[in-house]
Amino acid sequence: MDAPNVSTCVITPEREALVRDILGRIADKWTLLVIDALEGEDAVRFSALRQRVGGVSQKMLTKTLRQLERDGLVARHVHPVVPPRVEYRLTALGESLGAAVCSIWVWAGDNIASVEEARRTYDGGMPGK
Amino acid sequence: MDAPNVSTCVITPEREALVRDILGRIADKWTLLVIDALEGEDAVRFSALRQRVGGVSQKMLTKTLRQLERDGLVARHVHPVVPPRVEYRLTALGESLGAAVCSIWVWAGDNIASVEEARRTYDGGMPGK
DNA sequence: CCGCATCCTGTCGGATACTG
DNA sequence: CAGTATCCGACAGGATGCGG
Repeated sequence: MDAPNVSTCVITPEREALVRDILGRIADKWTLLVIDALEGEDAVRFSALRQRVGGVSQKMLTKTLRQLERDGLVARHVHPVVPPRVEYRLTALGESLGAAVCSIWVWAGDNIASVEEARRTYDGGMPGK
Repeated sequence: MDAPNVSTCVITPEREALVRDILGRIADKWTLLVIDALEGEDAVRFSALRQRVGGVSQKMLTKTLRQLERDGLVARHVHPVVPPRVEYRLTALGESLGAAVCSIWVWAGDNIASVEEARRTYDGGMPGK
């Protein structure tokens, strides 16, 4: 049973729940940054990844990577050497998500001015608070 | 030449911060659902919107709508009558975001099976927990 | 070097009661 | 009906220390 051609944005309750779940995950503050940091790279070590993302604690990076690994978006490869050497890379699935998310990036970049102006207008009209 | 100039998805530090901000907002559990509930409609009343989204508390719906209004994504129209009648509708900016977000929806719908299978595999390999 | 466990704090978000 | 205010539990997420 192949997925039918989804040219339009048709939302079913089932999908809504799943999308809600996935969306909640990709937006947990670090996931998208990690995906972005892995995009276009072959394999990135944990430390390098942490520097690349910037500002992420080791705890959250680990957690984020585990989730991504669980969802099949990132592959984790442990080199059995000492000191430990662990590398991460995007799977095909992960890259496809990165591509999909790219449209949001583009939208944001394209509409920064509009959003900021709307905020200024809104905040300006509410001086008291 | 440090970064290989990828054709479409070029990310600058400035944009990254902005996108981080916007992304954090569109993913705050309700925003996308609200946008989706408003998409294709002309004007929706508060109560109708609440039913349409489903499961959202009145507090969070109000908060979400205020943020969307502030960012210029949603227009709020108050009818000066009693009982109060407040209607919301997407602005052009809001609709454009909805269109951009659609690609994520499509991706999710298109990859539900892959993600779920990856999760089952991952969880299956970790029986203890 | 990588990752886990623990502690601690701020924020998110639901339930409820009240106002216009 | 629409919105605000308050209380409260749950959890995200940072800092630190240990272990392999």
